[in-house]
Amino acid sequence: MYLRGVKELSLTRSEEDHIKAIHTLTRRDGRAATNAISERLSTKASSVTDMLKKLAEKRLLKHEPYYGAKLTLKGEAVALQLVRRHRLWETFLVDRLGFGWDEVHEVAEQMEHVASEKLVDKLEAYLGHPHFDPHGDPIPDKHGRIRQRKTKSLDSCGPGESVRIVAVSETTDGLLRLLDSKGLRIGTTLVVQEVHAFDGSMDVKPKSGSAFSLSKDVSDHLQVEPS
Amino acid sequence: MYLRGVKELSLTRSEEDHIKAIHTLTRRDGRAATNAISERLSTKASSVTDMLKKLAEKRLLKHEPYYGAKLTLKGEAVALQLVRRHRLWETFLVDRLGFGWDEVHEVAEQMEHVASEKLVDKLEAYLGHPHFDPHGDPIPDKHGRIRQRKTKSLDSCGPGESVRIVAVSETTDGLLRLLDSKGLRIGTTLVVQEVHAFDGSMDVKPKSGSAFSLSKDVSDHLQVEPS
DNA sequence: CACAATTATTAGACAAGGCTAAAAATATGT
DNA sequence: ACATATTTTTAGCCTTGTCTAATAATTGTG
Ligand SMILES: [Mn+2]
Ligand SMILES: [Mn+2]
Ligand SMILES: [Mn+2]
Ligand SMILES: [Mn+2]
Repeated sequence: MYLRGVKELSLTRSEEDHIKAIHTLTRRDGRAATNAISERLSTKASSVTDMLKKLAEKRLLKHEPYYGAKLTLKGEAVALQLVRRHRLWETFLVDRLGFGWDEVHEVAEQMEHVASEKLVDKLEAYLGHPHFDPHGDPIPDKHGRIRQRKTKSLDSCGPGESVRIVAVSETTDGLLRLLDSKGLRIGTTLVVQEVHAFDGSMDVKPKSGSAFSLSKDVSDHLQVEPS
Repeated sequence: MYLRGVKELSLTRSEEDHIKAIHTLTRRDGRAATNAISERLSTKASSVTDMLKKLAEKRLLKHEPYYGAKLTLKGEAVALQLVRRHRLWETFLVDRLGFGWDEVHEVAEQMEHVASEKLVDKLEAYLGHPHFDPHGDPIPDKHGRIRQRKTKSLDSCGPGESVRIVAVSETTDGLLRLLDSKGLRIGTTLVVQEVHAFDGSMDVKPKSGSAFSLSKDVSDHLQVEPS
């Protein structure tokens, strides 16, 4: 996935947010439904339809009315650029400015729209070319390439398994603060003790510390690797 | 000058740019003429008039038709906040990311609109609470207070005077690159050798190095302190 | 001090990006 | 398969920020 032909493009904040939403939804659900986009952007479905028409005109996506939108290569490149900027700024905010990982999303949502290729590249170098953001999400490189990992969600693990937390999906502030309160972060190693069939809750024990319980809602959103 | 009562305010980028332009022009010229504002923002005078009416409604300025605009205390507070953000980001770009001082204005012009008080305060702390930006301009503190200095412009100096460059006014890229090419920067110490009445040009000698000539256009824009 | 030049405002238009309400297309359940 | 529910689009309206052209006010000059 190369990002050529994107440099000269000038998009508004709203256009960029639509493209990013379509990208994210397509990754998650396999498609980007009009309602899903509008919900993500806190707008109405009719506004999204208008925007889809405009972005289709600009060849950033294909819009089959009633059948959803699909980014073109050019649109995908724009989306990856935005994801790159968002995650680099999040990394800056947490690693350098000392923000909590639950406090950075809204600010990064604004900073990702600052348009300057030089800025992004220098920021990346300043941060030491990180491959993952504070939530464990991969940071696309200058060419849009993403380091892939094979992870599974914690709730698919069984008793006895020893795993390391590598990412949090659905990074809502509430979930992140809950993890904070239990001392869980990226890199934490856990051993699964027991899984309760009744509610899907899971007892886990961190390497150092005593065991505690996690609801299925939580274990569902923790991505882990064997360790 | 306190910045209270500004936190809850939400302004668009265009509104903010108008307020900052009025602030800067008032400082420089004693007043903010409609045409001067429009030139600064690359818009038409009629657009500025519309905006002045709107900002007057919001109590950010007083607009006496045909007699110009004057920021209220609230407007002044917003302006100082913007100047603060602009100069802090410029400092970050130069000191941390390694940008040249002639490359940062455009990017800072975008970053100044990222709204987060926490971000600005943490950025300031991260940078070590700087009092001046890369061009020698003072950075307002959290409360809008500016460290005042008594400087004069280089072209008001006479033969024999030894001075230190503390700021560059009118920081256009061209001037900054010219200064770079002559090895002049903030902190450079110069001794005035001779002033030529014919064209106002001035021969100066840096502490280490041989003498050279500066046009009046240049010496005019260098702010210096005795040294 | 009159009148020409300059500066600023008003009037009317338009594009972008939102909205609500109504209509159309697709999906679902019996 | 058909009626109903859901999803999406269309139609029409509004606000913001911009423009051009026309008008009004102020300033500078002889
Ligand atoms: Mn955003
Ligand atoms: Mn993230
Ligand atoms: Mn700006
Ligand atoms: Mn500056």
